[in-house]
Amino acid sequence: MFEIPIVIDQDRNNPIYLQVYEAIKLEIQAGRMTPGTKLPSKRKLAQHLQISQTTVETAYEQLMAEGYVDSFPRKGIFVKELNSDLFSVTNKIPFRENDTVQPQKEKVQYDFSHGGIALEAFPYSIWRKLSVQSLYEEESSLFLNGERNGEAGLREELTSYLYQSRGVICTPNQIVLGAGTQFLIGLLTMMIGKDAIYSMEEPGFHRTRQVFKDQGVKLIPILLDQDGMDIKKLSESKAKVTYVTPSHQFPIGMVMPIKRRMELIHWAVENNGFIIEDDYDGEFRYKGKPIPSLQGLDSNGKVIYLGTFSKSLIPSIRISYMVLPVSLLEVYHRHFTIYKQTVSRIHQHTLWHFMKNGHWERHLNRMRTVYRKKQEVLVLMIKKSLGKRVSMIGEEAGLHVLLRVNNQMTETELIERAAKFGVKVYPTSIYYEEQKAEKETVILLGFGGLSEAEIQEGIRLLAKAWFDD
Amino acid sequence: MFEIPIVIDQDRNNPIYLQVYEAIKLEIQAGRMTPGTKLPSKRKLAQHLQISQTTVETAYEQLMAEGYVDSFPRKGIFVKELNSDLFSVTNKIPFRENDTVQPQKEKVQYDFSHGGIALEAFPYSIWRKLSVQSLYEEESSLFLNGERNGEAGLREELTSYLYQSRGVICTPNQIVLGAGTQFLIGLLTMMIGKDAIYSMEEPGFHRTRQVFKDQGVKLIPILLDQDGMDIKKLSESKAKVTYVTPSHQFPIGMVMPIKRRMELIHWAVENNGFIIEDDYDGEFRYKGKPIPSLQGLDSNGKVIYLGTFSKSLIPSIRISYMVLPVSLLEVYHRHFTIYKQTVSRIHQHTLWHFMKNGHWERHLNRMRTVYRKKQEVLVLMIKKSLGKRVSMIGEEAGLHVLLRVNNQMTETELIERAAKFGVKVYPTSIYYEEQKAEKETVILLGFGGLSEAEIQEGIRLLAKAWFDD
DNA sequence: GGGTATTTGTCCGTATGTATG
DNA sequence: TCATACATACGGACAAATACC
Repeated sequence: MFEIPIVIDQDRNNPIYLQVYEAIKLEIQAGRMTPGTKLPSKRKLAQHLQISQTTVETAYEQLMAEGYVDSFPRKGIFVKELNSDLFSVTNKIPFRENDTVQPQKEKVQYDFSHGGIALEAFPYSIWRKLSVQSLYEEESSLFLNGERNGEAGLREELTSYLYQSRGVICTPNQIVLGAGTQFLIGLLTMMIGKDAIYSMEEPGFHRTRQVFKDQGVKLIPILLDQDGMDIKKLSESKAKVTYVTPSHQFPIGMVMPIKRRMELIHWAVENNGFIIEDDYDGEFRYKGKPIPSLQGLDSNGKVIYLGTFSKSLIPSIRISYMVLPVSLLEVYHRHFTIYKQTVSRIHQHTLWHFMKNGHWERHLNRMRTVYRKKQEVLVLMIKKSLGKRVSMIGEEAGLHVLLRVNNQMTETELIERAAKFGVKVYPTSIYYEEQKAEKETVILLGFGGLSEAEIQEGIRLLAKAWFDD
Repeated sequence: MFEIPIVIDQDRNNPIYLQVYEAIKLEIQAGRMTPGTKLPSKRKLAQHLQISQTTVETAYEQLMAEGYVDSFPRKGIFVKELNSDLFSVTNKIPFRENDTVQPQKEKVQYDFSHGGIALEAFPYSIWRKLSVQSLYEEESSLFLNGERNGEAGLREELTSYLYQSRGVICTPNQIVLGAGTQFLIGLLTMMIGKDAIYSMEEPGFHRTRQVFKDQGVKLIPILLDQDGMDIKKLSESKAKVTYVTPSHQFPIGMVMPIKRRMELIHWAVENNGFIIEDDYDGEFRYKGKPIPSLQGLDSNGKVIYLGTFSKSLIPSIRISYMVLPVSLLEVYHRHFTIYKQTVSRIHQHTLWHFMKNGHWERHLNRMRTVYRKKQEVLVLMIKKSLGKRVSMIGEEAGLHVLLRVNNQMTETELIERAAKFGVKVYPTSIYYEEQKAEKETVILLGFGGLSEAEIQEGIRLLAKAWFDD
């Protein structure tokens, strides 16, 4: 009668009812229990296995819910026609990865990546708590699709934060959330149109440049002068749209002065164009007076503001946002409502509570202090260890600085020599669309992901790598 | 000495240390405690407020971390130079929503939306548990950016699932995760190129059609015959790429027979084209033999398989995926590495564990049963209440059926009449690119989000709305 | 001017209530 | 019901700076 080979394993992590369920399921799948076969009654099986009736019942219920068996009251439980959706019951993973082997990486001890952020300061426990809370709250509704531009509550919090801290003036309605700046830029090119001529800073963030190109739009590089984008060259380019990073130019690091900002806005008004202001790390500034965002300076609806939580909170939850001017907002609501929100609703909810309870403000303040300290250490160590042999660029804000190295080495040489000492530093040449003739040897050092001690040791090693012979 | 007006409120949900912190922060921000002012010592303040030293200590630590005060061991704690990053201390939300008022919606009691899914069957507690676990595990690493095509573990699980359940043959390497099918299609057009001619089923999913158009590609509608896409028309169109839903055509609901599938693949080989197979609800089939996915039939690398967890698990975590043929994989790895992963890493991790522990298989089986039952009820009720006055289309699979209504009413009339009875049903005409001359009155009924009782009542009301006069 | 008591921030161990399994 | 983990809160020990005599 009970020929089902069920062996109960009294392991805490493997509930008994699941063991029974699995055993029977396997029998059915393997064809050893054919359709129509009567299962042992709950009582009998329970007695046989020396477990509770209810346990067997739960197992049978599971099998029923999944369509393996059918219950006929006062008759018994019978195996159903095999669920034809499952082809084979061969065990797992038919194909193994046969990738080309990853090239052996050099051992990196100190990675001065500009993408690194200070994870040690992330309020794990609070975030966890709020996450769990979000999973509980509004169980049913939270798992449905939400508003396509993002959760209303989060957008409200964001509005007031952007106003107070970044000088961005908008209503919650103007905010559109998205899974990453790249995605949002994609949306933007659709909204503005792909026939328009686009332009961006030269040098500028290479990934952004690629995104524009992949969208199939014409993109003109506009050279920078010491204050940022050259307005004259911009005007000559006939571009309608331009992409800038005024708070902390990437990669140079300069902060666009107010005068240039006004000129840029003037350009947009004159040419009926758009300015895409990417404020990728505008939260972190160390010197000088606060400079309002371009968006806040502009009263003509010509600026699209882009922001992200990837740098200031954590990258892996993937929350970015843009603030649309009213003219584009109309286009968005008329033609782009088909696009579903790409950010997890649960994360949005968590972030909303995080902001609402003041954790965000606290976290930002803390991060400012953390980065300010790291930056102080970095600048101090560079002065001490490298001294006059290098010059620093863009140390007023952000999470990276540039080093112009005066030792006749090429960029590649500098990077490779550093790598030999376990220090990873980054080139700046890749940020140029058009290769410059005179190759300045400028190296990028991000410090967000390193501890103060690591920064000190890293710079010490750099001095060895570059100047000790 | 302690002129800080701190009033401790013994409320459980408002920790004392935060109250102290907030009070002092306010004093500093308001300028009532000028830089250099010495804060009361922990002991004194603790005694004064009748709380513990450590509580004051935690508050002070908070203030320190955020840069409001500086501590000098054994001397005291002093207010720092005001953080110039904060513009104003004006209280919150500068602008209020002034949206146009939402039009008053009719009261919908029974919504036969095709987007609805059975949330009552979602294993909330397991998902919550695994989520929390994911938040704990690998704390540091999980918050960084992950692999750009998705977490390796999840892709492996997905590979074996796709093989066993959908007949898709691939390696984990071929899988690319993304926040929604729309985003993935965007990526695809970039990879295939925007100069190629695209085509899709007519009728077909209107959102997908819009995505293609927004990407700026030429899109030709290919009319369906009773077996699906008309291959002759496809050949004539000179298209290079075609988008189909062979498992359960949207919206018609037919399952593409094996013969047509072979013909379609043949077309792709002959024309060196690509087939985009959107398997949006392929998990749910109720009748007939299992038909392997197009991807599994094709040994020439011409099929791109699209899948999603939005229908089968929950929409709000936003996890979709595509399986790239090897030729596109190369393009992806060469040119599209700049695109960061758009799906939350934490959710990926959670889903990975969900699948690894067998929850996914169990959940899917359960969902099949749930939907099969709902579908049975729906079909039964339609036959009983509406009888011969309607005919059903596409009831073999998926989460919706079509109703051809023979009572001379137009589509709009049918929808409006239903709405008066609190029943929301959906048009099918919007899925046609080119409006047909003879307007068939075909109505779409999704049943995923309704309970069996709601389905019964909904159909009963539909009969009243459409045929009782 | 030198010794001592006091005050101070820091560090550590521990208790309580709550959530979760 | 018991065990665990966590945030919050408490009390005391320690060492150095300061105040007082």
